Amino acid sequence: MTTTIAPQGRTELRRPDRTPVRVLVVDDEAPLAELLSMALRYEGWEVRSAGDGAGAVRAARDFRPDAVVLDVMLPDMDGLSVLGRLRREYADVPVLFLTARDAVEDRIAGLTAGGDDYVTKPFSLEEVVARLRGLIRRSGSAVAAGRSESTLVVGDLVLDEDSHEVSRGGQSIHVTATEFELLRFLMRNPRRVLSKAQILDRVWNYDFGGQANVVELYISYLRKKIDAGRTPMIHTRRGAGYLIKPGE
Amino acid sequence: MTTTIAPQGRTELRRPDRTPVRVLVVDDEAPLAELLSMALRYEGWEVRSAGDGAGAVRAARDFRPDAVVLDVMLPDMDGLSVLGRLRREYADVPVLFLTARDAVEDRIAGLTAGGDDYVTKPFSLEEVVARLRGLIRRSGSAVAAGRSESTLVVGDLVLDEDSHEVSRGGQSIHVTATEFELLRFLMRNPRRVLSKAQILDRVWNYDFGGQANVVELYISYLRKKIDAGRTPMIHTRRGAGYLIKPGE
DNA sequence: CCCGTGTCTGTGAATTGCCTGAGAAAGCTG
DNA sequence: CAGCTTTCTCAGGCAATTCACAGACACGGG
Repeated sequence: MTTTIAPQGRTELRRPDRTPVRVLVVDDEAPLAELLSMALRYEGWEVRSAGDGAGAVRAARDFRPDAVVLDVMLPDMDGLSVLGRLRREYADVPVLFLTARDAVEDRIAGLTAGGDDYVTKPFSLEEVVARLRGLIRRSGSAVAAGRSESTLVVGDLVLDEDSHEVSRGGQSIHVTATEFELLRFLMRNPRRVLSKAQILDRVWNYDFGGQANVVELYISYLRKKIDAGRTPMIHTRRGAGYLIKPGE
Repeated sequence: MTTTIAPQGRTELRRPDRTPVRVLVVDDEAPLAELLSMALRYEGWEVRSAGDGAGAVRAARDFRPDAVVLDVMLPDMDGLSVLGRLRREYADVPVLFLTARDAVEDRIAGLTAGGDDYVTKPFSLEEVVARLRGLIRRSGSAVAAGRSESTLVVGDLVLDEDSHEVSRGGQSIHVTATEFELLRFLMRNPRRVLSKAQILDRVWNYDFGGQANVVELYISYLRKKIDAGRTPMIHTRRGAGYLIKPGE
């Protein structure tokens, strides 16, 4: 039997005429840096990566990134020193920190005051991409991180990536964090079948080791909230995956 | 092992003016690599193959493929290391992973996140070709893998490979996963007789051991769905096979 | 016009894939 | 720390799908 899984797609095209957004990834865990780079390239961004603080500073110098993804735990110097050096010569670049969940929240909190942001490890790729997009959009250094709006619209369904608000037909709907990310991923790929594996890859944390049927479960949750009563927008393609599209 | 065989024409002449799409196949099971290579050449692509990771990296260097088909289980290094090396010197090449069905959960996690894709063994050739086509189309490195749209059209029959939707004369038609693949194969070869053996080879998994009359059965299913009432588009050539063409 | 081979299709059984309720565990909030 | 929310596992149940089988049918050569 053939498992049919949909090809993967991106929502928007890739600003073919503009110089691409440049992102520097700084993390000493190679596989993680690799994973991030792949995901960010897929967003149409140009990516360079460095494995330590010294390398980061060097790379920043000639790469001149529009944003930096920075692990706060690095072998040679800690993230804060790296940040200091980056800022010294390159004041405005927005930074997305990667930090362990239990790590000193306060220090990070202070840092993000400047308009930077952070995500805790383990993260989901959707999360990182979304935050980065927000940072770049707000920094304005590169005019667009692929889209100018922070709102996704499919039919009468609206999702605001900034406020995390969802509404259908004007009526506000409460969704949990996971539901939100799943819905965002679906809405960024409207009318495109997304396989359970793809969804798992993007929406769940990279170290998630659970059952693939969480996806089914959350689809079920979303349907109860989004499609309840109304014309269904979330559709199952048996043997292939799920897709969202406006009701007729 | 590195085999090079000249690209081979077929169906419509693919991009006669352009340099052909180049695909690198990496698999240590020789018969499988052979099967794949043949199928891909048949698509009009230029194929090279390698049997291990080292060979893959070497081949990539001078062959500069537009896409790579990569078995995640290789004798010398695992697929991830190969991927790493390929990416290091050749960042944007899209990769289609081949993986055992049950290995999906752990090893593949994260791989498809970057826009790559995968199929599980045993696969159908139709599946592999379709995925590869999608990857190449989206990567944009080679502008066209034969077509720019994700939609196949024959007469008033339309099949969308992204949404997995089929419609005739504007009326939407539900098809199952197998029906979808069969129809896709027919529509990709309009007005051309396809033998039952060919269909079995392309649409069913390569290890399918069943009765050859499943093809007849599924043709029958498709006819009920797409030809019902209307001018028939699926025709039988007794003793030869089937073909699809627009009604008069 | 008849027969044989090749094709079509109804029936039904086994399998697979999906949905969802119940509840355990972990996280948050006040 | 108690109570509420959220995430996730597990397992039962249902429905769609796949496929084998076998008899009916149709085409075309003689």
